Amino acid sequence: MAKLFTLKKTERLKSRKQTEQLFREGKRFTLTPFRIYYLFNNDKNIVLQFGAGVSSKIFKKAVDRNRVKRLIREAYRLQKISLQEKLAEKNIQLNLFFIYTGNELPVYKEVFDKTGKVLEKLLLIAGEQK
RNA sequence: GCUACAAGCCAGGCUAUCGCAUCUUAUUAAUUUAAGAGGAGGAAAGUCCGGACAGCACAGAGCAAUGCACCGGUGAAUAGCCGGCCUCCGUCUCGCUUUAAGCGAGACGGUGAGAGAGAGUGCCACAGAAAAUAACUACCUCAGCAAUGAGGAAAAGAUGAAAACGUAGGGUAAGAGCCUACGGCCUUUGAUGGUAACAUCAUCGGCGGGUAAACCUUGCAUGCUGAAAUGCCACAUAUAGUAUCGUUUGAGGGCGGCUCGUCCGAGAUACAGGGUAGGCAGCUUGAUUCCCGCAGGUAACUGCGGGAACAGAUAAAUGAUAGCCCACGACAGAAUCCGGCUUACCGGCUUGUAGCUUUU
Repeated sequence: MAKLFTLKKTERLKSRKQTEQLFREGKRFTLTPFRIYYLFNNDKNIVLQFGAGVSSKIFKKAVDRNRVKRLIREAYRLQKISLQEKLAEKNIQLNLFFIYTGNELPVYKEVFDKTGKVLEKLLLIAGEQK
């Protein structure tokens, strides 16, 4: 039985090429502190790949950027399972990128709630896919 | 015990749950699974200096450019560090003259981009007659009844950050280092001491300011690029097209920039278009850091012996949540690696120095 709350290298969006493709061709929506980019594709083995980013213009200190990215990653790690299962069920793949657009350092609880809502929305979108 | 200063060290802790990258050992068809180990800083920051390392270059000359600028040491090296010299400032002590105050000597602390203003050019706010080869007032001579004019003259005057060596005497129409004595400063030469900067003494010549963090002059030094360096492997391809120039009548390129010179030399440039951007090495143990002992040195630092410690990501790990404790947690996140400098910063600990207080 594989562990549920993992977030390994393979589950992260790593390739520069894939990321550029995601920003170029992917769809997006905004949910207050986040802007989400997502793109469905069919040619990978990994079901769900994820990345997170923060603008260095908003957060000038590297410490703060790291903090935000870690919070997003943590919230995502704990809540992504249902989306992952749905995608596996439908046999489709999804690339996903979070960008934090808020101006102030977030609290964990807020990030957790919002990430949950984002994932719910993505679950709906995934449900409509064939 | 408290306060101030200086130097050094530390930079919340523990537990639970979930998680991340690396390495090791097992295990597996398989980075599959399991266990274990260690996993950001004193500044990791600014990128301001200096190196290591790598690639390219490694005939040369001139010019330009940049950097540095008292001396010695240290070190791989520096604009760092240590020690010294000098300038200026402050405090204290002593001596002399003495109303105040001033002068000299010494000690301590600080300060200085500390070569050259006697090569040239420029600049010096305000005030002031005048800010550099100075005549406004006052002074002297001459002309004139006078007003005033011509000339001499830097001794006196308000200003200013700075005013044309100081005092005394001679000298003169009045004056002036114009002359003399003493003193001050700069410079030449010599002697002595010191590795040297420099100091002391003698001596020649001189005394019309400051500014080189203004240009500049002098001396010395200096290849460029910077881990997105660079090497290898894999994958993919287009030795295609158009235009211009060119193959000994030499396109173009290298030699840090320019000029010359020199070497290579058959392709070069532009337009439009296509492919790749994955892995491994570099990559972390090194001029390393800390502790102890011995030795050398005023010190920075060095040598020898012993011990301990040291992350390695690559869309980028080192985390999240909860609870408890306390001094209630600042500045802040490695990206090739070191040595410095600078800047940011809540608090704690240790040592030393000074002052105050308490007790014996």
